[in-house]
Order: sequence, then C-alpha cells, then structure tokens
Amino acid sequence: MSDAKSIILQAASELFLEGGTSALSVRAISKRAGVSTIGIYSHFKGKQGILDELYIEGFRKVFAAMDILKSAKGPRETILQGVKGYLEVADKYEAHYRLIFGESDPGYFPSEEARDIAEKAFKLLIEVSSLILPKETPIAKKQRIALEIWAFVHGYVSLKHHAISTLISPDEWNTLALNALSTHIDAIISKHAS
Amino acid sequence: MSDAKSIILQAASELFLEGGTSALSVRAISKRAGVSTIGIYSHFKGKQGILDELYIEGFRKVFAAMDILKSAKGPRETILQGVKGYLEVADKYEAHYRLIFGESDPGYFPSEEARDIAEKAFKLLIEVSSLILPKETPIAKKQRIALEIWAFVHGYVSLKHHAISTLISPDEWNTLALNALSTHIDAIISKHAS
DNA sequence: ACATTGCACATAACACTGTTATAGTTAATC
DNA sequence: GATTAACTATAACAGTGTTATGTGCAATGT
Repeated sequence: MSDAKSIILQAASELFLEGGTSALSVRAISKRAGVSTIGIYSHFKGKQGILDELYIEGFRKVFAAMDILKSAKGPRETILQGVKGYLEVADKYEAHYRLIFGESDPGYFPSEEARDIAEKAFKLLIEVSSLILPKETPIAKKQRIALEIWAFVHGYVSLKHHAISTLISPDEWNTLALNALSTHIDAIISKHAS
Repeated sequence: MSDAKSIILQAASELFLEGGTSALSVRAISKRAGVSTIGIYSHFKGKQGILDELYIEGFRKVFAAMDILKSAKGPRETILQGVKGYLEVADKYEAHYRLIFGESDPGYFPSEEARDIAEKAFKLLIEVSSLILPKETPIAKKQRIALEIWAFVHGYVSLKHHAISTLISPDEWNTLALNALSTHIDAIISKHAS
C-alpha cells in the first residue's frame, strides 16, 4: 500500500473511532490526511471504498478475537471464550461493529472483497462452534448451530445499541449475554449429544 | 390529527415502505403530500418528527403481533406464536424494523414519546415470556428472560439483513429462528422448572 | 535532450440533503 | 373593514458525495 493510501486510511480510521459515521465525511478525511478531496477518489473508490476498508478492518478484529482454537481447554469453554472476545471487540470497536451491521450508513453495501472476509469469519465461527458437536455432524447442521450462536450473541450487542438499553446497566450486558449463551450451549450439547 | 398532518404522514409512510430511508427526504415527502417543504416543520418537528412517527408506527405493529395472550393454548405455544408474529412483522415492515434498530438514519434518536412505546412493547414481551416461569419469579429475572428471547429473535432478523445472509435461503430464516427459539425455550423451562 | 504520457494536485461546480428566513396569499375572527 | 393566524412559495445557508476542469510534476519513450 502506497504512503498516501495508508495515510488516508489512518485518518479515516481515527475519525471513525472518534465520532462514528457522522465525523466521516470525505472532506474531513482529506483534510486530516493532508490530501485533496479528490485524493479519496484516486486512491479509493470514493467513500464506498473507505467504508469497505473499515468494514474489513472491523471483521479482522472479530476474526482475531475468535481465533483461539489452540488455547482450548474444553470445547464448551473454548466457545464461551470466543464469545467473550467477540463481545469485547463489539464494545471496543463499536463504530466498526455498527458499520458491519448497517447501523452507520444506509446505502452502503459491502464490496465483494469485504463480503469475502465476512464469510471467512463465519467459517471460523462454524469451526469453533463445531467443537461441541460430534465429528460426523453434517456441515449443514454445523452451519445452523453456528448461526444460532451468532444470532444470539449479536442480538445482545444490537439490543445494547438500541434506545431500550437504558433499562439495563451497561456493564451488565456482557454478563447477561454470556450467561444466556452458556444456557443455550448446554442445550445444544444435550440435544445433539456427542 | 388534522388533515394535513395525516396526509403528510401517509405520504411519508408510503415513501418509506417503497424505498426505505433513501427515498424519505423532506422535499420528497412534501411533494407527494402536496404541501410545501416547510409544512413538514409546522406540522412535525422536521424530519426527526417524521421518523418518530414511523418509529411509533413500527412498534405499534410489533405490539399488535405479540398481543395474543388471550388466544393462548399452552405457555410454550403462546410464546412461539408471539415470536412467529414478530418475525412476520419484521418481514412485512422491514423499513420500519430497520428504523427501529438504527439501520436507517444514523443521527436519528427516538424522542421520549417514541421510547415510551418501545418500553411498553418490552413490558408486553416480559408478560408473554413470563408464562413459562413460576408465578413467584422476581421481576428482575423475568426481565432477563424476556431479554434473552428478544435478543435471540432479533439476532436472527438482524443477521438476515446482513450481507452474509446470502448463505441461507430467505425462506429458511424464519424456520431456523423458530427452531432455535424452541430449543432455547425448552432450556429455560427445564432450568427454571415451574 | 526533448516531447509525451500519466499521475496527483487544487479549485470549483453540480445535485442533493435538512433547515431556516423572507415575503406573499388566504381565511377566519374581532 | 382591520387584524391575526396559518398557509404558501421562493430562496438561501451550510453541509453531503461526486465530478469536471485546469495545473504542475515526474517518469517514460524516442
């Protein structure tokens, strides 16, 4: 990546972390990066290109947080540890998380490259969640179970972002999510006894 | 509600259903409603006011879909029926659903009145989900269980809106959600045996 | 060594957004 | 009949993403 390109991306990432989407205008990025507005279009495909990069950046962080297959104790604990990492990333990089789930810029749709890394992250999730299933489990079922876990965890994160979230203290959310997940994983284990 | 007010709201609702947020500009609304742009500001509090009305409209539909306490058979079936209704509303009024969960307009934050009806809907959900719990269950725990169910269902809806959703056929989503919820509700019942 | 090509630059413009100020018209009330 | 209130249209302001135009600089080809 050329100098100008990485400088622009750095500026965009900073602005994004500081003030979310509303701080992320083409002019603001170019101003902080010290390039002209048109630079955003010559180095990236406009704002869509910038958002793609941030989208990918976000998924990379999710990816890293879940990539703990080696440090495993039991399958159950490994999954819960992955969930914990996911929740922490969602907190720490809230702007990225919101972008990934369309809460930032309506009209933004991830490019093929961006969707690719999203799919890769999902495949990693399938790997992790397959730990509690018998080895001979068909891949379609493994996928369904991974989806169950993801939907559950993401549901908590998304509700936390909702206005209703004031009913519950911010610190409590992750604990609630982990407890609920714990219950559900036990249910999965006993249902598809390995 | 005065004539002009309801005409404006009708126009806004139509545009919203047709093209989501991107079709919902102040000028477009006023044009379709046959009023001047400033009419949006005299009858509502600008665009924020319009969005508030649509937000409330959306929650009313969720509310209606879940208000099936009377038609109950068993507690388990009643909840699952409520979930089914929720999923159908989320499909039919996708634009409203996205607005409620911030996927439409970053920068929009619901007014106090709008947040009130959201809270009322959550209280109804607490009522419904309490059906599977012993009567003497403390309200805090009832709230946690309701949150579990909501997070789970909403997680499915939200993932369905995500780019990754192409991995699964559209028709399958609701079935998957209902099955997963079914498993989880059984887990709750057996854990907090009533 | 000179000409050409291509890339990055700045400036400005275009079409849009939400919002507001100004001014004109119409209807109801006193 | 005069006043007041509510509507209207037009235009402006400060933003947004994007693009056209023209300038300069560095590398390339002959």
